[in-house]
Formats: sequence, C-alpha cells, structure tokens
Amino acid sequence: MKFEAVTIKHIAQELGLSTSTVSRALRDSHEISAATKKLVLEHAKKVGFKPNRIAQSLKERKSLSIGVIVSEIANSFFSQVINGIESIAYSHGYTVIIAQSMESADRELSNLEYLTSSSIDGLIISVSAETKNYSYLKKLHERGLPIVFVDRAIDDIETHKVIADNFKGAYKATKHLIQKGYKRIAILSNNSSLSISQERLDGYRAALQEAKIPVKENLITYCDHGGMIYAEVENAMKTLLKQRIKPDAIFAGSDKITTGCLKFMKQKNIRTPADLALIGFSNTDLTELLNPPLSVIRQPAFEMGQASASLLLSLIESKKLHTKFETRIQSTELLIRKST
Amino acid sequence: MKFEAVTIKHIAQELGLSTSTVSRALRDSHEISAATKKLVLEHAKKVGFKPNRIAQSLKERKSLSIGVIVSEIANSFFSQVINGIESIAYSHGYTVIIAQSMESADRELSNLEYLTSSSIDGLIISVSAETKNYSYLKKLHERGLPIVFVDRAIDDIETHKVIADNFKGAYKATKHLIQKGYKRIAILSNNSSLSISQERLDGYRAALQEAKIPVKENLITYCDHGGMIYAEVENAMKTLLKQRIKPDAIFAGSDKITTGCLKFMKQKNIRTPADLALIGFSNTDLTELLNPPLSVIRQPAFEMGQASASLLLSLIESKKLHTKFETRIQSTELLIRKST
DNA sequence: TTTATTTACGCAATCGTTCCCGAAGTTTTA
DNA sequence: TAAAACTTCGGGAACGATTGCGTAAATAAA
Repeated sequence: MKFEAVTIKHIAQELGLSTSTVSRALRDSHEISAATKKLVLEHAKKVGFKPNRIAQSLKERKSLSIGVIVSEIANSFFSQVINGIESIAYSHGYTVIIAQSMESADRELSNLEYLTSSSIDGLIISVSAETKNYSYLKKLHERGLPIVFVDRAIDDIETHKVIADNFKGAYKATKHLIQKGYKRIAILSNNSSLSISQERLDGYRAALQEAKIPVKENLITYCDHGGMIYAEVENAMKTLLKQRIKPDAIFAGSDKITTGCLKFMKQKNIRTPADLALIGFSNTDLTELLNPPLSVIRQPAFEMGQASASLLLSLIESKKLHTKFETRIQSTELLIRKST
Repeated sequence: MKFEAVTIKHIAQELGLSTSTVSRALRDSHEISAATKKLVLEHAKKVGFKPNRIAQSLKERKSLSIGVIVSEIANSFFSQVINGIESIAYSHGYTVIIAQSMESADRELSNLEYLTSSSIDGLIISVSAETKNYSYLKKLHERGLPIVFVDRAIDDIETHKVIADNFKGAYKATKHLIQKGYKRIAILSNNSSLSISQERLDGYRAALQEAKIPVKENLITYCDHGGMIYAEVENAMKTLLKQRIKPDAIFAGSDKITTGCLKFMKQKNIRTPADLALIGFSNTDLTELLNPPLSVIRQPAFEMGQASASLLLSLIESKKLHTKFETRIQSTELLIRKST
C-alpha cells in the first residue's frame, strides 16, 4: 500500500511549467510573475499539494525536528514540560520527537543514538537519574549538536539550561515545616548525582541551619532511581523509621518519591500529618484530592518547556558559534495543604 | 552551526570504491566479495558511519515513522498507550511522533495535516471528543494512509481497531453499584458522539435493565469535552444534584471526568460514598491514594498500545491492499475500593 | 534604432541512498 | 576451445525540493 502524494513535478507537468518555476512560485520568489504565481498557488491548493518534508530536509540539510528526552511522559512535570516545548516548536514548524529514558542510563544512550540517527536539529534533555557517564552526550555537543538542558543539567557541558529554583523551593518547604513546629525533618532525595538533588539538598540544609537545627546525615536518604522503583522509596522510609528517634516530617525530592511516600504511609497506617508530615516536589494536579491533600512545591513546568524550546531554536537558527549561554532559573510555588 | 556527518561518498572516496559498492557492502549484498565487505564495514565502523535516515526515507519513499494522535499525554491512559506503542515501534526501527488534540477538532485537524506533511508511514489515532467531521481523516485513509484506531474509533472508516471492552466494563461497574444497594445511579458520559461513550452507556443501561431498574434520562449527562474543561463536569454535577430525587451514585465515563467529580465533591463537602458513591473509568495509579480511594474501571492501556502498533506495522509492511480488518477488544478490570 | 537592463522562466546540479544496468574478469559447461 | 554463466564492481538515474546560472523576450535607456 502506498500513499501517493502530489509533488511539484506533477504540478509542473499539469501546468506546462518547469519544476523550478513551480517551486519558486510556491515560495513567492520575486522572479515569478504574479499571474504564474496565482496559477500555481490555486492549482496547488486544488490538488492539495503539501511539500515533502523529507526532500526539503535532505536538501536543506536539516530535519526541522527536535528531540526531547525525559525520564517518563507519565510524570506530570514532564508532560507539562513537553506541552510547553510543543507549543513553541510547532509554531515554528518543528516536529518534536519524544523519547523516554525511564531513568535508565542504557535507555538514555540508545535514545540518544536513535535520535541522532534520525538527524534531529537539536536536543532538549533532562538527564536520567542513573546516568553517570556523559561522554556520549558531550561528544555530540562537541560535534555541534545544539543541546538545551531542562530541569536536570550537567555542569560539564556548557550550553543553555532551564531549571526551577530548586534551592529556594526546598528552602521554602523546609522553612515551612520548621515554622509548623517539626523538629526532625527527613529528606528523601533523588539520585545524588543529579544537579536538582544537590540544589534541593542545599536549600534543605540552608533552612535548617538558619533555624539553628543541626543537619543530621541519618535523616538524609536517597532514591537512586528517582522513585521509579517503589521498593527504593519503601526501603528509604523503613530505614528512616527504624531509627531511635523517628523523623516527624518528610521532605520528598521528586514527584514519584512524594506519591511513593504517601503510598507507603497508607500501607503502614501512618497518619499524615499526625504521625508524620509530608511535603514534596510535585506537579500532579491530583495532589489536592489526595488523602490528605498534599503540600507541594510546584514547578512552572509549562513555562520551563517553552523557555527551553525557545533557547534551542535560537541555537539552531543562529549561524555563528555560540559562546555565551544562559541559565534560566524559574521560581517555584509553595502550595500548603493538609499534609503539613 | 552544522553537524557534519560522514556519508557513503566519503567512505567510497577514502577506499577508492564507488558509492554503489559501499552501499551494497553495507547492506550485505551477495554481489560484493567478502574481502570488500570486510574492508568497508571496518572502515565504516572506524569513522562512525550512520546512514542518513532522511536520504533513505526519500529514496525508499517511506519515513520509518508513525504518527500518534491522542487527546492529551498527561492523561495516564494515553501515556500508557504511548508506552505500549513505543515499545513495539522502536524495536522495529520506527520513530513515534506524538501529537495532542486536547479534545479539540481544530487541533486534531492541524495535527493531521502536520503529521501527513511529515510523511508518516501510518497513523494511530484516538479521535478527539469534539470531532464531528471525519472527512479529512477519511480522505487520508482512502488515499492509502494506514490507520489504526485505538480506544476511540469511527464506524465509518474500515480499518483495524483496538478498544477496551467498554460495554462490559460499564456493565460490571454499574452492576457493582446495584449490588452495593445504590438505586439512583447517574452517569457522566463523555461526548455522546464518541464510540466509547455509546458502548459505556449501553453497558450501563444493560446492567440497570437486568436489575429491572428503569433507566432515567435525567440521570444521564454528557461532558462534551471529556472533562478537559472542569466547568462542564461542575455543570453536569450541579444539574444532577438539583433534581428532586438526587442520585446516590455517580458513574464517570473518563479519567478526567472521574477526578473532576471527586474535585467537585470535595469542594461541595459531599462525602463519598456516604452522600454519593463514585466509580469511573480511570488509569491513574494515584486513585488508591485519593480520598476516598476510588473504585475504578481500568483499561489495559499498555497492551492496547502494543496491539495497535503491531497492527499498524502489519498494515504498513504488507504490500497488498488490505480488505479484512480486525477489531481487538481487550478486557477491562474492575478495582473496588472505598468510594463505592 | 540600437544597446542595456529587467523580467520570467528553464536547465541541471545538489542533498545521501539505493538499485537497475552494463562491463569487465573468472569459472564452468558443452 | 568456444560459449555460457557467474562474480564483482562502477556508472548513473532516480527519490522531491531548492537554487545558481543561463537565456529568451520585454522593457527601458541611450
């Protein structure tokens, strides 16, 4: 089965013109007479001509498509980021190809190979929690592939970055817990090698130090797969609750970890916030319907997506080599509800 | 900035061969000697040759990409469907291009135009709630574009369809409510023109009739945008609750409508299930953490995605004209929790 | 009226691959 | 030993759109 599209050649033949004339007429070139232009345009519309993007790509040596790698599209934060990216990309005629790393370094690498072989013009990536070795990504960048980091960046690669104000978000959340009277605030952080984890941890530490509360290392735990695997949240929680003096509040470092904690508390019949308060980073819009309604730090995901797409397109469309890159830090929002 | 890739021509020149020989060697043609093959393959690996997919697409007249149109990727059901599609497509070397209609007929149409101009080899679509006019889609199908419907199908277009057993799902849910003693079961259906709405409504009616409960038309309401706009859920609920004899149970016809109902009940301080029971179609994995944990009908979304991708690839790769199409009906799962 | 300039179009190369032919050189068959 | 059949490779034409260059005809300038 083949899907026969109408080409410039067909139009040329039917109108008794050359393909170059038709092409130029369609692109509104000045060297085509008004009459011919009208003739071609009307005929093209009549037969439903759509330029073959593949041929255009080959000729122009660009694909008009950008790749996006996120950990999981089912994650509200990332689906909102993608919506932001698409809103910009589509309006500039770019296709968005989405790939999911599922927090796996292997899958990230194969996505990377896949996208580059699809000759994407640029890449927006939020690196996976597992990834330790960035050499492939770095090589791509050095070979000239425009890259923009969103949410999770790599210090080593100099390019545009769009991130939330993780420090301040974590700081505000921790401060809120302190003000509510919680004394032993534990943190379930995402993989320690991620930039966001470090920033959030720093915010957490800063708030504690400001309140003269000592930072206890045994209240800091990590979920190396960002909560993608429930067992790691479960283990982290168990370790925390096994201690002599149990924590009275939990600060969760990602969407998945936040809901994972809640799930754990439900299963163990831990009352929230009576027994244990809970706050976390989350962009789910179901958090207020949960039991109890969750206090969360919300990131401007859609806007972050838009910003990263704009920056990427500016990289792609600029001819010269970029040397100055910006890091856009967008502010987070603290939503206080029943869980704290 | 350009990203210079190594081509077959480079290899040919460096090895003193012709491009045709190199091409054939890479494709393991029988008419190339083992020695030459080895030479070419080793050199290709050394210089990191990756065939240009765009050129291949142009030559082969296929893009090795498939389009997917769903209402919203943030919707758990669809993100799971997409994961299923990707798992099959990627393993067959196909790129998946995702577009969101947001339940809007206009956006669906522009997505359609966009995807076809990207010369996709096939399309998997779950039509938007708003769409009434399928002529464009039908024309594409008649012109030979392989199409598979997932979840929401159109009777008018004869092709493969992968749907959940909506009738049985709705029947089981309604029967469950009846067994629990609910008498006045209202339904908040998705747009009435959708196939799934009709099927679910039929299941609802069948269960009531079986229990000899009269079907009251004033207990049947519609959310034309599938709950995408909260106001329509709100209105529907208000209308239902304004009646002399209020309903004692709600059956919600989609993910968004289900959570929309819960949100409404929360806002109005309606206790669930004491004042009003709630059950609905949903694939969110947060439903058990909600307040109260929601009883839901869950669809095998991932498997539905896999099935539709397999069917689409078989359509794409078969040379001859297909005349026999199948409709795969996959069974749903009833998860009973506190809300009923 | 002759020359210069502009207008409006066609020819052909190009992007990177694939593949139909044709043509050597080698081996097998009659 | 001559003809037939392989084997192994190169030339070159596609795929569809774009674009530099060339060139008639039409117009403007001299």
